[in-house]
Amino acid sequence: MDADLARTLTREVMTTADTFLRESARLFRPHGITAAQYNVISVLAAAPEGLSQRVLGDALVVDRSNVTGLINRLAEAGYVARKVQPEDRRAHRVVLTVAGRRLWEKVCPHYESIVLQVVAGISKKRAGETLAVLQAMQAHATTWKLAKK
Amino acid sequence: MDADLARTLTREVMTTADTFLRESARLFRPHGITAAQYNVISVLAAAPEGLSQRVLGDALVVDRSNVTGLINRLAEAGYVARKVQPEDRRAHRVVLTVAGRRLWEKVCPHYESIVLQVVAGISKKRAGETLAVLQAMQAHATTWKLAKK
DNA sequence: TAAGATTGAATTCTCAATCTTA
DNA sequence: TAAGATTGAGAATTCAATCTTA
Repeated sequence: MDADLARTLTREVMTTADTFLRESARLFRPHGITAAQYNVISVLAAAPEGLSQRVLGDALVVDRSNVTGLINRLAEAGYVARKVQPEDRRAHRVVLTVAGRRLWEKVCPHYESIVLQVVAGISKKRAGETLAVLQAMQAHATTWKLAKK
Repeated sequence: MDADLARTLTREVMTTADTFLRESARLFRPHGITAAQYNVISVLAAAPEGLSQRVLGDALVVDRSNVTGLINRLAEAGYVARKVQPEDRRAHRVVLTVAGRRLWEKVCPHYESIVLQVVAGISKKRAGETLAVLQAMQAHATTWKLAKK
């Protein structure tokens, strides 16, 4: 692939993610949460027994130190809670509160709906091919090396 | 397309962009700049006559208020400068300084190299198809509507 | 009135250093 | 020593409000 197409492809991946995030904020704002916060709630909704902040951070692809503040604000809003683990008192288990689950049940269908609208008209085959391309890019992104020069 | 595939596709676009941004920071850090700052420098490098902050903001897909701080830090580092426009004294023209261009000439080849490494093994045809999918997603992302409920 | 830019407050994010527990 | 979590500083981001010039 030539350098021009390569640049265009990587840039387009980033602007697409940016555009989607920016627009999805329109959905979340009326509910008083940000996209990052919805992300946390949505991951926790699939883990009724709760998750450690370490695991949560990995699932979200954010820095470990970042999870602390995110959870702080969500806990302050009453959507999540930290439970102490008797078996390992270093690790906090983060769980969704009743209010958090209620919020998720309200927002999730709307989110699903706009996700479907965004991919409208893209065939299953095309989607699969695109997925493969994206996964290849991710694999390469973590292993690039600087030229010796 | 089913909802599962739709969710996976949108999520993968976002994690790919995130991974790429995160890894590219490894390249920029030794030079004392961030990915956002390199982005500005790279856009300015292609516009020798300079750009208004408005146009710059649009090219970068960032908020207008954001450009101010970004330019402030780059100006403080000596890589860009604001020129007053006699014909419209509201608009500042932002130009790359000599030091800014020198930095760009040093970093750009490395950046090009890792972009090529990231897309290694992806055929021209696949890249084109992926581009089309991403552009469709962007077009739809700005026009979604909430269901009437 | 409108457009370009700026400011201030709040959130998010990364990094490095630190604290507590294992 | 190592692992989970936290803290503080700096950078980036968004929004709403403001300032200046057109």
